[in-house]
Amino acid sequence: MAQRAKPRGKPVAQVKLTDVARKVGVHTSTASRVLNPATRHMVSPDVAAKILAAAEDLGYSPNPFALGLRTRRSRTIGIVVPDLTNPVFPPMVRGIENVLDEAGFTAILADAHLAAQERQVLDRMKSRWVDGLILATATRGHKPAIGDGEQLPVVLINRVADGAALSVCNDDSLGIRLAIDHMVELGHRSIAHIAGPQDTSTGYARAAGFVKVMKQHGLEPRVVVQCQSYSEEEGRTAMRKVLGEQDRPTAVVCANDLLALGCYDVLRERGLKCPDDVSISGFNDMPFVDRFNPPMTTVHIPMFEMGKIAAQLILDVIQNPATKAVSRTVTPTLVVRGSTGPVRAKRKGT
Amino acid sequence: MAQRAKPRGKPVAQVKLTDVARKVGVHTSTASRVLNPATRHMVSPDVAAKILAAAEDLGYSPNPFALGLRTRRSRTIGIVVPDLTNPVFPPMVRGIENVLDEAGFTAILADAHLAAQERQVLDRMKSRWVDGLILATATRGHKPAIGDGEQLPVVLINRVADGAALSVCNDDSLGIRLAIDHMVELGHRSIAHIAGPQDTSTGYARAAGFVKVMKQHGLEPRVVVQCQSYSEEEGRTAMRKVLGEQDRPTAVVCANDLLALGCYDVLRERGLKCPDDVSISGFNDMPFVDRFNPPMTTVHIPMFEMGKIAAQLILDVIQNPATKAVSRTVTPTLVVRGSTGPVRAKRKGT
DNA sequence: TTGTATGCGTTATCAA
DNA sequence: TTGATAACGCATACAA
Repeated sequence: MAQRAKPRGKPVAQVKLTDVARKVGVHTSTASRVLNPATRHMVSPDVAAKILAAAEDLGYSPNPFALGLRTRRSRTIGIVVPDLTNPVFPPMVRGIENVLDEAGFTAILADAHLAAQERQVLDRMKSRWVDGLILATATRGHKPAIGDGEQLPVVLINRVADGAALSVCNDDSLGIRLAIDHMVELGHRSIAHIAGPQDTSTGYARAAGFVKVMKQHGLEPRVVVQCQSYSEEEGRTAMRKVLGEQDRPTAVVCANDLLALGCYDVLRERGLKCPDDVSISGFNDMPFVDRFNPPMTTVHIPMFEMGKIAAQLILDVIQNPATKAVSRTVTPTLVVRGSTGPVRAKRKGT
Repeated sequence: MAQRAKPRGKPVAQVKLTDVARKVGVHTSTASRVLNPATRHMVSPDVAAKILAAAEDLGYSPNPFALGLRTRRSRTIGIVVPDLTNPVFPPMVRGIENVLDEAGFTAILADAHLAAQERQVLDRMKSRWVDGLILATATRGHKPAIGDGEQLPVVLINRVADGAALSVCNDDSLGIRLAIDHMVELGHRSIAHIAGPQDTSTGYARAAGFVKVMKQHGLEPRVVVQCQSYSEEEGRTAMRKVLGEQDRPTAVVCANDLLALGCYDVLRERGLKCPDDVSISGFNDMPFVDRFNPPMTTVHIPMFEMGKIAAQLILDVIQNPATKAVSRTVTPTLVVRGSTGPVRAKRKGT
């Protein structure tokens, strides 16, 4: 995948193509052809070898500006996350960078924590001539604010949009099923769902999955869809509503770990115990959830892996723009920890 | 700070200088002069106004490659962190991006979690012609692997190096003092320190501060310097050593929250209670430490603010390379939570 | 105050 | 298989 000879630590970034050509005694264009793997075959092997050696020796590294100006490509990928301080994203970013680096690409990261910023962020990236975009911010329906007929490769991570787009996300429906099955096994029958923003594919899919699976269990789905964002604050608000219900649920399946954390807060503020009074499950298994009090039972998604896949996808499309839209799905697993437990005997009979 | 007219959402990135010049009926060079604030005064105000209007209208955005090729500057800053999944860093990154964006700069982020990668990462950034570097990875002594006579502006964040470099970091000595004073107030006399890597300025300064402050209190400093990195694993190893001591300490001041988390683990594995048996304090107050079990008492450092300062500094040096090395210091504060408590009566009398 | 000419380092087209 | 040449979009020294 490394598409160019890697210069080592010498005086990088000053020596130019002319220099290596002169050293070998050939014309610049010959050197150019050799240094580009795709055109290397046009040059006789011995000359090529000498040029390669000279390049390595001088520590040649192509000037990215000249390269970009000519080729209109930057070997740069833009990554947009909705909130870098949400621990789910750093592992994804790391996964992305891992494979990008390997291929000689560089990542430009933007944190669009204000929805209004997304358009601006995307414009900025386009003006930087990124070769592609990996978005963790996409909302359902309206395709990533890119469009406009322009053909910038886009891969969605942890999100899918209706339009034809490449994406990598987990099987939300399965994830929710895992959580519900677990609750049911523990004896819970009255289970609520704190749903994420319905304009995100995850929020929507998890809520839909909840309703479906609950019905399959012959249980009545109680859904709270109020959450405007995946945040602890929104989780608190939602949980207060849940606890206000006539027949208070004994278990709450959350669409996200942060939301579940909000539930913890409300339980504590009401003097209720988790899981003794109410069982809570999260979604994502972000770093440190095992450290919380209680350690959180949650649906694990392979964040790092998803990042790697996303990067691989974007690289694929760049290489072959005709690549048809695929949606890679990864499999979530349930991680049982301390926030879920057997249902307690209710005061009011059965 | 915004140094260029900002194009709005129109067809960004295709229209070039020639286009806007032609639309107004002037030569490219005139348009160029107007679009660059520094040379705008050379052009008559009315012509300038028309050009600006045309640029805005067409959604002109300079081609970064052509610009870079000419000016040798990229309006790009490289950020290198040692570990993006350590929650201390995302807030810093966000702070940095905030002010960078404002100034029309873009951040390239690299996670050098393997020390060996640092050199490679830096080479890569240099080959991308970044205008400056913000490093959270610097180690004491050997200046950031940049050097080599090249004059790439560098700002260190959360680190200082011996050489003349710009940096922003917190007052580690004060932070440690806060933690020790707190422990002493709670009645602790036998206090250990789990130190960070001694080749990082934070690890070194905090350990040195620990010894100094303990002496000022007339207490014997017990230091464990074994940690090779700021990780939970290293914290566990260190804590096992601490517990192996003859006269087991009643309090442990850690150089970092992750290290403290390792202590939690060992305490639990030994059946000891925190803070009843041993009080633990961390350092950084990274997101979610208030959620841990027990909620962690730690030294807070203003991560977001530090990021903003670092970005401001790098922008300053870029504008004026003669800027002398300054080291901006921010003030840490102690956040008391549940991992520290009054010393218990010891079994073996006084 | 404005226009002309040149070059930044690279790739691609065309000849040889 | 290799060399010469032009062009990518912009900024600037110089001329007008």
